[in-house]
Amino acid sequence: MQRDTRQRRAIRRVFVNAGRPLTPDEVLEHGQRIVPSLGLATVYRNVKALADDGWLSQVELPGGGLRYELAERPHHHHFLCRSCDLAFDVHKCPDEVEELAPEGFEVDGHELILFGRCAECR
Amino acid sequence: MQRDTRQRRAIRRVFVNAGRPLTPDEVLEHGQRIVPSLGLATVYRNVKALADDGWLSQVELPGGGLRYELAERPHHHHFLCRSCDLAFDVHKCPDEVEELAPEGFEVDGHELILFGRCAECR
DNA sequence: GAAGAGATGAGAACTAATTATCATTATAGC
DNA sequence: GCTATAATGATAATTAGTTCTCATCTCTTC
Repeated sequence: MQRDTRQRRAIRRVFVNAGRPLTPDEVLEHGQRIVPSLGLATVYRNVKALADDGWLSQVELPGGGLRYELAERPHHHHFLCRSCDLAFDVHKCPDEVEELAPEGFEVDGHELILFGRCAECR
Repeated sequence: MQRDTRQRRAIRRVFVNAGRPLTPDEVLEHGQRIVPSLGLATVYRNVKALADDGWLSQVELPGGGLRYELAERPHHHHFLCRSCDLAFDVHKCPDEVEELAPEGFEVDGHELILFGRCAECR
């Protein structure tokens, strides 16, 4: 059976508090403030398990490396800061984007990414 | 000075003919139909040089690995086929997307990616 | 509180993408 | 055509991200 470890609780808390997509490295860094011994392999294992459980979902943004965010959230998009490289949520969405595809193409999803500098970095 | 080699001409021709973003592997594959001896290192070198010259631009889509496309083209977006993994151009753009950013964020660009199955794969 | 089994942590191993090395080839200018 | 040298191609090396290994630890159950 699956155990409820300090590490896994810490990782879940990190995502709930962050409210934005996190890379495994960011999860490690924030998680170590709760469980200092936390290791990177444990982050990868748990993040993968939580994604398999449907509690997290993968976010692929430019710049390489997967990020993860809480699943089961309302449709939204992302902002990627060119300065600090953090990803943020954008809660608005232009409607009818999926109509833009070329003739004959079948669209089943979309991702909109805004680039710029976040409030902190300006 | 910079030389005009068969390989470089072939690589340029591949991009002009493709009309969509290509990975280095795709460039290699298509380029070898023109210059069979073409090697992967040469593709990387030339693609990088052409991007430095401003003739190509980088496209980062989910799925890892950079793609390149002709620069100096009108604003457009991309469609990524989940089946064959090829990227295609989308020539329409929803206006005013950059207004969607959270308060205090400075937007200087955006990318819209549609996912689904291309005409060929359906 | 003991025992069994899943989870952890440190580092090694792996992977895919990209870049460097270097002997050989081919282009540009004479 | 000849020469100097930039470019090529095969392969090795590097890199960043991720996964594996295994001895040890710690939940859970009894």
